[in-house]
Amino acid sequence: MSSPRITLKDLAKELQLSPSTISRAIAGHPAISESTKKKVRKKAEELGFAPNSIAAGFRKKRTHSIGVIVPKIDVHFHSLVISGIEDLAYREGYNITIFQSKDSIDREKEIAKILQNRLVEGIIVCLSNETKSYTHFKKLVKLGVPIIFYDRVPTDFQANKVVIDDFGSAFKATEHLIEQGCKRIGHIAGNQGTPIFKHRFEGYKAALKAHNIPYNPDLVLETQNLSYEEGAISARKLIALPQIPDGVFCSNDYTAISAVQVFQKAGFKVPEQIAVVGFSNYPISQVIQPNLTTVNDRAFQMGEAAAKLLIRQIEDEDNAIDFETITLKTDLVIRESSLRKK
Amino acid sequence: MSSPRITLKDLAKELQLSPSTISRAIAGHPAISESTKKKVRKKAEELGFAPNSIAAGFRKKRTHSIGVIVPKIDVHFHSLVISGIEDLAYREGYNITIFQSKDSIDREKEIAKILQNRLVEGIIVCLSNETKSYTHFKKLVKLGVPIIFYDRVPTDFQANKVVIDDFGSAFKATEHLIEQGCKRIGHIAGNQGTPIFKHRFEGYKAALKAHNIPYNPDLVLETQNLSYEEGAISARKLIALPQIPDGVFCSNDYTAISAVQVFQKAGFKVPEQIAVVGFSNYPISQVIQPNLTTVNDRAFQMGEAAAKLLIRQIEDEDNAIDFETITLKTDLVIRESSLRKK
DNA sequence: ATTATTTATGCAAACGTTTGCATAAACATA
DNA sequence: TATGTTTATGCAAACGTTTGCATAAATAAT
Repeated sequence: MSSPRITLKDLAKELQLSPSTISRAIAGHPAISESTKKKVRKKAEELGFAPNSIAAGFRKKRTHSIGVIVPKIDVHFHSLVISGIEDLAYREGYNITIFQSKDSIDREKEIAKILQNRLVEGIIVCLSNETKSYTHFKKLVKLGVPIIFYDRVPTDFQANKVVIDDFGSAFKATEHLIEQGCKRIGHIAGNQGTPIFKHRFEGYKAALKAHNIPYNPDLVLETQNLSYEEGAISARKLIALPQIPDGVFCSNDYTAISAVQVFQKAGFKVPEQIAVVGFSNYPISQVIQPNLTTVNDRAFQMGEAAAKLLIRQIEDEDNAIDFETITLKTDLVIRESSLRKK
Repeated sequence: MSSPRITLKDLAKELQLSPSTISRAIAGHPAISESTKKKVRKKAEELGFAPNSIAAGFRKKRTHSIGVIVPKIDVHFHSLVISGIEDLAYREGYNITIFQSKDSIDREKEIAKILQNRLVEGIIVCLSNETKSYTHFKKLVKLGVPIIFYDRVPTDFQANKVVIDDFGSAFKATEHLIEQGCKRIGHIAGNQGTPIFKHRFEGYKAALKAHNIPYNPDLVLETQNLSYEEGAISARKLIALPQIPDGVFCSNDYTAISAVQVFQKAGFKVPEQIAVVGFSNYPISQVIQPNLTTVNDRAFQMGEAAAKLLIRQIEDEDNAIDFETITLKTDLVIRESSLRKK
């Protein structure tokens, strides 16, 4: 039922030409006359010739393929980043091969090993949260495979990185609460072993300091993974304090939303009594009542930037670049959950 | 800085053996003695040899790669399906290359063309909503590339499909509302040009009929793409009717949620006055207040099933299977938005 | 008409594996 | 000792392209 594949040679035989001529004709080489080009294209169409890009890639040592390793595809942030990567890569003639580390260092290592085998010309990675050492990636770098890290990036290791300004974003978010008149601002924090969450915490503290608000550790609650449930637990702790906060900055939208709900159920008005700001601008933030003020972390742009940087490095002949770090702008999306209108 | 790649030949020269022996030693061929195997493996490790799987794939005519075409990666349903595909494919030694059609038939055709070139051994597709003809896929089938369609599948075209029972799911959802005491049940429907949404509508009607509830077209509102905004508009229309419904079945969760919010804002109690059921079990359905009753559409399992089916066809030597359709079970996740207790 | 230049095509090697077949060495059998 | 069998390795071709170089034919310059 499936007819055998047509190759260059078949075409050549059919047209009484050499394979090289066919190859060049199809590639549009200038040394081939228009008349033969036309003939070749016609016959190719007729026989349903599809060039074997594996063979071509093998010969030219190119795959036009880039590898992407994410912790989990179905986390909205990552799927948005992937979307950005795919979009740019597609425009540039690359395709993307995706792997999930499932936040397992072992799986990440396995994947790195698979990726050594010339399948891809470059790699984009968001580290698993178990990753502490980077030898599996260093090996790849040594083989000449460019790597771009995004979001969760290695700290003590020179590399290409695309990140957002977590510190600055948290600073802006906290400052916004201050400007809305908040005096006692709480923080629901992510795992402080993860740099990005630490930076957000630092940004929060810096904003308080800049506005002469004393830092009160009782108002800060660290969570393991910023889950919806942990958000609720933290929120309940906050309203159990002798002096409850009048504003809360949360390190992601899930905890922010569950905090809002806990506050509302306990009879507090959001934002009038407690103003809340989240982080990431998840779709849900526009659906929840009141709509959530949050930091737009530009996931799609992050993917685009990572892909652009990677492709530049792949195609950079003389390999002049050493390492590059791109920090993306974020913006605070002000919605109802924090706005105590003037 | 990047050392040149080590090849089989390099290893062979280094060890005074032939490339074939090296190849077999690494592959664990039984005809090679343990002692040489050990030597080869040691040297390979030492020189950092990474087999060129492109060359191997070229020689063996295998890529162990499967192509996936989705409308948009960042739609949660699709990212979950992809996650299921990746998970199963990874276990079976395949990697996945992802393309977004962006719901554009032209882009879908372009992608199909790219995929002809032996990059992938099989393809998993969710059709763009512009797709009406399937010639671009038929060409691939003729070349012997197995294709599995999921969710949005071709109608008038023999093919492998993985779907859920939209009709039955909608029937169950509507029946549930009836069991909760609803007498006037509305339906916010998806674009009736898309089979899955039509089936859901049919299921809704069938459930009414089965319970001797007259079908009332005034209670059914068709939307273009089941957006949050369209949900709100439809919900407002429903409560503007002379006789408002006491239950609504929505073809997705977004419209269900915005309907709930419109009803609440208008002073109706959910579920007491109007019970609401959605479709898809998006994460948001567990967050919204009241939690949303919805149909779990098993996106992850759909991905797994599609990948499993595809790999079976790829590896099926004698190509005995013609076409196969898998229909996955769904279940109704009953939560607060429809539950008028016991 | 001879030589130089341009234009269009072909030859053959190469990319790094895998694999059927041949073969040499070691061992077992008669 | 001669023959048969097993074990371990090598040879060489093949997979389908691409590409530097050579070459033949056609055209231009002398």
